[in-house]
Amino acid sequence: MPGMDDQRPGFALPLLLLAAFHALVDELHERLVAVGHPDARPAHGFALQAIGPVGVTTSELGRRLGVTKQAAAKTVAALERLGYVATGPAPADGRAHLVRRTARGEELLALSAEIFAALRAEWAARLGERRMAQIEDDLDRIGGGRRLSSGGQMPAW
Amino acid sequence: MPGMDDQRPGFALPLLLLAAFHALVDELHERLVAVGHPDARPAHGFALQAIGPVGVTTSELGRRLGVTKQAAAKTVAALERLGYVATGPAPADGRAHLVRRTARGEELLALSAEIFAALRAEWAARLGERRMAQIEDDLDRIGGGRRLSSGGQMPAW
DNA sequence: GCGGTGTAGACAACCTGGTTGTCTAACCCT
DNA sequence: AGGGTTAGACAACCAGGTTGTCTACACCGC
Repeated sequence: MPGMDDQRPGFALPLLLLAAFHALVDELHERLVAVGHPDARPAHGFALQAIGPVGVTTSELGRRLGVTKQAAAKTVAALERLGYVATGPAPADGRAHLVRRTARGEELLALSAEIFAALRAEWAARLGERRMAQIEDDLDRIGGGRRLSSGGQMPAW
Repeated sequence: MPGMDDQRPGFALPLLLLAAFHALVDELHERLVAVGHPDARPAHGFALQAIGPVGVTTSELGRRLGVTKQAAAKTVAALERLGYVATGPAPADGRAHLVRRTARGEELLALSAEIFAALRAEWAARLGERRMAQIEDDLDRIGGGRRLSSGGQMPAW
């Protein structure tokens, strides 16, 4: 990046992490478009994953993703509009709605998993499986135990 | 993350990258608050860095950050409101405004660099300097040559 | 069986960091 | 002088979050 080439070491790391994340996610979505999911967004895959095979309520989804239930509700609304989930009444709780993945939702998730696995394999081929695994280990130790969202006044990223 | 513990390998990597990035940035801002910069936001540091010691125009800043000039203009407006940059006429171009860092802007940048360096050192202490450097190398090879923003229809992160 | 507390969800307003699209003014080149 | 390109302003919009308020139902103790 021009204007940043005199970076002190510490400054580079966040940029590298973000760039790698972006590289991964951009590539995922390019490939998803090609297999018939042009409207899938990054948040969708993670949400579908968090919904799980049995389904969840909106509040529980929010808890799993580490965001407010309102934010989760927006995501669910978007997923429902796109046909990735369907909602119905929750058994034994008159307040709750159960959010479940549709067949198309399952498909998106399977495709995403496939593509992510392929991308990881491509990286591993370039870096070596050992280093790849090491990176994952190290990142886990470092950023471990965090939720996706940082709560409070943090920005969208 | 509950509900995600049956992740296929590929799915974990983006999450790990994002979590590590977040860990870094959240910690940076916690510490910045403590040294008198409560309103600094993640984008500010990166923008100040991209502005460079001589100053840039808004359009050029946008180009450097890989975002539209309108987005850059918003960032500049925020930075100016917070006293981190000042704008003046550009020599030899009647259309352009030159955006320059103020003393406070320089201070924020210096503090950020210091804190990032400290955080990197903390990680390096836990992982070993060799592995730390390896991660940076590998990430560079992997996400290399990317801009911060992905353009198009990508989300905020 | 009732009352109080807690939780699910809806609704509204707002924020941040982006995006298009349109427009003016200035620059630059022929 | 005129035509294309560029800098910047302004407006509308979007995604993904936040807070805060409100209703309806659940659950627990008495």
